[in-house]
Amino acid sequence: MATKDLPKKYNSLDTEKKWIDNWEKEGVYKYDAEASREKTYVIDTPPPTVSGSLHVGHVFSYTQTDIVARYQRMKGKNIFYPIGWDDNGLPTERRVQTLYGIRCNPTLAYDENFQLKKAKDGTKDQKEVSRKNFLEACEVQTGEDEKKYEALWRHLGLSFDWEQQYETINDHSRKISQASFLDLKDKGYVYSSKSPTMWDTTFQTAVAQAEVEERDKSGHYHDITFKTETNESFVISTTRPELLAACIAVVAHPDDERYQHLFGKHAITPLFHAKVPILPAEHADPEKGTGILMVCTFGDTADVDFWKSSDLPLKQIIGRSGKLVEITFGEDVFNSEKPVEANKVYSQLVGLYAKQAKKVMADLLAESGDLVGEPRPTEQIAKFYEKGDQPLEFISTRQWFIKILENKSSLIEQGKKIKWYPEHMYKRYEQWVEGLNQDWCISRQRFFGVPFPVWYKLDAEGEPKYDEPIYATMDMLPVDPQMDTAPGFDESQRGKANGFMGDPDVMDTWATSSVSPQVSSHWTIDDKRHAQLFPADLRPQAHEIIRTWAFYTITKSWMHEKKVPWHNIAISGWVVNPDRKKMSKSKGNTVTPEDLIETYSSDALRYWAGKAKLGQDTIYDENVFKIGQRLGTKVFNASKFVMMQLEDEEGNPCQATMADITEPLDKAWVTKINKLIEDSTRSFDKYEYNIVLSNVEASFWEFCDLYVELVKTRAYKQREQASGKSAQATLEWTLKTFLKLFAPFLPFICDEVWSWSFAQKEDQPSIHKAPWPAVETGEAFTQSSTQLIDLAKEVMMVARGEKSTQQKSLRWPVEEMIVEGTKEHLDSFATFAGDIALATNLKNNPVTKEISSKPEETFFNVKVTLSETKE
RNA sequence: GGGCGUAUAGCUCAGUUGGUUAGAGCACCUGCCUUACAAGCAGGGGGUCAGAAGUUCGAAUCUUCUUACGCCCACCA
Repeated sequence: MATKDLPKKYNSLDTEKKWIDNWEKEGVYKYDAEASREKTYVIDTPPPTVSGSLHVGHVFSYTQTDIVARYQRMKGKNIFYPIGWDDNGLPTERRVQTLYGIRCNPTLAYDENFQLKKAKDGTKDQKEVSRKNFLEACEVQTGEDEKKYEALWRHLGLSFDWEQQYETINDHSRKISQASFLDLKDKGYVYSSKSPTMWDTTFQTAVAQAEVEERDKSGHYHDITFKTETNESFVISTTRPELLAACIAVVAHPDDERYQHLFGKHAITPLFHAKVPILPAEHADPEKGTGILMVCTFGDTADVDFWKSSDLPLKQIIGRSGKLVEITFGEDVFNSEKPVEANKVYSQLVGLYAKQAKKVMADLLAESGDLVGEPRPTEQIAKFYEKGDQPLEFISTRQWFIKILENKSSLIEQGKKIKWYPEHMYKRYEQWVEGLNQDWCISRQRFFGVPFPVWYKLDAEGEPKYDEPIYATMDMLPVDPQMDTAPGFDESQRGKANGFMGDPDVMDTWATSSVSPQVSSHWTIDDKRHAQLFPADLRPQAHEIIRTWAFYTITKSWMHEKKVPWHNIAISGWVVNPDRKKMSKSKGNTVTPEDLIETYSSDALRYWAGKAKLGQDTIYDENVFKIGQRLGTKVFNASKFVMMQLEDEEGNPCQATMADITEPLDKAWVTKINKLIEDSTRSFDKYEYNIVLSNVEASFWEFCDLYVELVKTRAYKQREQASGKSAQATLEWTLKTFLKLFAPFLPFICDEVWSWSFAQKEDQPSIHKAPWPAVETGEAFTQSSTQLIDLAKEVMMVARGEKSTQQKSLRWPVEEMIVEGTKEHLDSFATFAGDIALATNLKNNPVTKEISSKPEETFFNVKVTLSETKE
């Protein structure tokens, strides 16, 4: 394309649209299944959670990965860069519940005529629908969201191979997840057990240690008088008086002098009159409260641990919904000296939520005189499910677990085999694994997830025989035990005595996410593909999910194949507010990524992401978008200008080649850019793309403001001579090199400029498939000293400075130029004196003065005198 | 309480293995229409490198301590 046909102004939106379509049409980012493993670069892309919208934080980290992918592609690698959508799991369920005003009731039958309608905002009414209807609604909603996500990713220029797209809930992902479960079962890493588990009462599901967070919570100490069977009394402090009915023991520290006389005796709980043992226990802290406390099933993990190591009964009074369940004192484990009274008291508590029961209990204790003084406020820390707003309870339920505690040291070893960027992020992994104290609970009592490929036989009473699970076989996957019949049974036997039932639970989302490399590699389905794609080269992810996603993925890869899932892991930082706290979604959503792209361009957003160091948090600052936007415009304008130098009056392209570069200044410039190429490649290989961008950016502005200014006249006016051809060849090569160096960061403007002439010349329609720039190895460029450039810069600065000081335009003529320096300096100067004369508009030949060398001083000195008139 | 990170110009950030006078962009000031670009160009002011001590001929950089902030973890009656 001749420069006269180029648009006057750069329009980023039009350009983006054009290239998004072109890339798709040309299949630029397609993965080649036939390439060898060595030639392939595999990225284990994080599937973003489908929860309505993406924010600037996503743009930030996904772009950083794309920059690496584009670099590797230009290095000649066959890129495997898939994208998945994490639509499986609780976030989707919650969204569907509020958006459509429906709730899943698995006991209902499927309603074929059910019409899905958006609910009015703020409505609390939720219609109950069958499991199948609910799951269909989830799929409709995630399908909508995924379309929006895809549009943004395409607009941002992420170079995914869209043919590799997947959802974590689709049949393929279910199949791999279930295969993973069965493989771990075969290898002995999976077990199910009924034991106290952290339980969220709102979502009514078990949760894993990794999904738990601690929050401050205000509570009250209640001092309650206990009596012993021999009528001695003592006072315990508790923040959970509502659990009094679940009290199984009273404990104090074994060395606590104050309570020695009580050990071995029994206490009688107030109001419920239950006889419980008084025992020594290490976890009782003499400094806290009164030093003696009640153990309930279950107030906290200390209670759980104590209960597990004792033979004491389980008194479960908190139900799955967080309400106090019906129990009868005098029956089963609920012993009482005065059952009638106890039941009378309990009848005022039953059916209440724990929080309500706490108040009622306090009142009852006050009434009976067992409460000492008023409850005292205290700040405590409570465990919460990260997505929940009620504290977790410990409830004894049957769950599936993966054995991680006994494998901690192996898992730490696996972590060490992976290269972490930045390196210190490994510490977080190590510390997390070392601190683990529970096996991984992978079952959830939810619906929109991957079901366990398991059924249970029912006995003559219709009770499930959990110790005799019926597992699906690999060839049956994926299965839904709620819909598919257990092997060896007939569907009519479902739920009947001596029949079967499907395992009602689904897997934790992470149980699927943790096989993301295997989902992509088609593990257990396509051995050839798996061998080509596993282990992956790179896992990009954020640091807060090292304990979940990274850890679980490493765990599963080790359990399945004794391999690491990837060789490198790159941890991105967060986008933070000026107060250095993580940018909240609500704030991020006030300006959507689409708005920002329209205002500043995709390349500008990518520039912002590319300037940030891996692992380092970045303050959200729209100024950086502006700078990126200006860089894009500059690339456009400068490229247009350089192209002009490479054409004759009719717009025919010049034919200068590298062999035409003969002028010393031009050779020095090529040498300088050679060094930039070298440095950039080295930094990129260490995932330090931000350094590359900074260096390339700085060099590019120097190219525009110094080198181009120096040689433009020569290139244009002496186009038929060797000196002109030398400048033209250098300009062309430099521009091409800059475009390639910028291409991973600014893919749109770079491909646009590339298409003007390089695409034809190089026979490569997209710069993103063009080879990464190589150092020019000709002797002319390796022997040249870049000092020439520094000297030229010095002279230009003096001339420009003088004009600026005298408030004259840069075209103002220079009457006289005196250059002082050593012989070496002057010889160097002579090689580009002609360019200087043209660039500074010098009227007379420069006057040179040789001075003898004094090694410890600088003696290159330039003086200019401006003309009196503009002529 | 334990671990990790960060602290450099008013703001956002570079600063490689210690090495001249610590850099860039934005903002600010003074000018300038120059074969593309005023979304540009030229010039300028602005820093006790969080603080203290140490190692060294030499420290923003290495060591120790302190302070502030952020993140992760820890049984939280």
